[in-house]
Amino acid sequence: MSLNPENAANADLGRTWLSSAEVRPTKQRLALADLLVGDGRNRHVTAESLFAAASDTGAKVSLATVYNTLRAFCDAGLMNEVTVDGHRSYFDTRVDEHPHYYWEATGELTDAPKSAVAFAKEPEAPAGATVSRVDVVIRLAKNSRV
Amino acid sequence: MSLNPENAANADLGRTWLSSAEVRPTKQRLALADLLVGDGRNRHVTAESLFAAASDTGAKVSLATVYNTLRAFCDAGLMNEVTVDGHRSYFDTRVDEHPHYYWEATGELTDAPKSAVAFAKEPEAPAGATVSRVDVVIRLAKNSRV
DNA sequence: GTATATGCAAACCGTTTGCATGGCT
DNA sequence: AGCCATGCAAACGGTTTGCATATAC
Repeated sequence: MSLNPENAANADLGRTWLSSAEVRPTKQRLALADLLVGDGRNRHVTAESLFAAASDTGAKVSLATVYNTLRAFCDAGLMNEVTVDGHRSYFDTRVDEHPHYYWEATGELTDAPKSAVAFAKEPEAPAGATVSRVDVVIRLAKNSRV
Repeated sequence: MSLNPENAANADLGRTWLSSAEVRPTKQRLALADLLVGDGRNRHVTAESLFAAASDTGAKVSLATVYNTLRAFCDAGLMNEVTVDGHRSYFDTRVDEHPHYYWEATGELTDAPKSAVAFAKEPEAPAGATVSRVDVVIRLAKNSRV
């Protein structure tokens, strides 16, 4: 599988991602970037989950650096912080505005398809203010079998 | 103004509110309830802001009790916890599902009029799951004068 | 060479909890 | 009387920070 040309390209996705935002590609940041965007798909992580994933691959990154790095990626516009749970921060590699599913049973956060939410009209701001973002979180309960 | 019959009624709003959920009306809970629903309007508070408000009125309540009480009110269905800011919990006296404004400049949370958000169709859950709640937070930036 | 990132441990902050005291029914 | 709420202070968990070292440019 390492011969698959797609994988060869993917190996550079993380580096490209970092350079697109002029973020210094250090060893740790490359390792984390690879975990985040290495396969071209979107990720939703917490600092702890990313730290665990990095440790699993043998990467040598401290938890504090994971926190600092996620902040840096957000500041650089590479990721978005999503607030759904008062005691944990989620970070999303997808930076456009889109709805989320929050699986209450597991605490997992995933993208909702755009089709899941349709506004009849754009949400309105009160006078003297402008909408900076609209967060939509669809909280999901496991189907209880009736 | 203390002669205003509405105020006389209001003095009991807190007590009525508590008894409607079978929550024991202790001195502290009555003081907090009065601050929360005493004027019949909806409130959005944090533990700290409610503690400060209580202290301002001379009420003798500890911060821990404010936390415990807000939890108790939520458990009793009197309030809802709203998550908009990863490092603070907001509590809302309005328990039906409705959108919120989050004023990024001040960290204030207020109700949005129902008319501010209109769905073309109800948000959808993926197969095998059911929607437990849909949180809509309209984040507001102060209008910059151009 | 200089600015910046990393790692560790300690600080931090909002929140929760254990336990003794006091209050509600 | 008995159960439950209160208060204090200590514990807690996620996150940030200070400082010395290491690395990118």
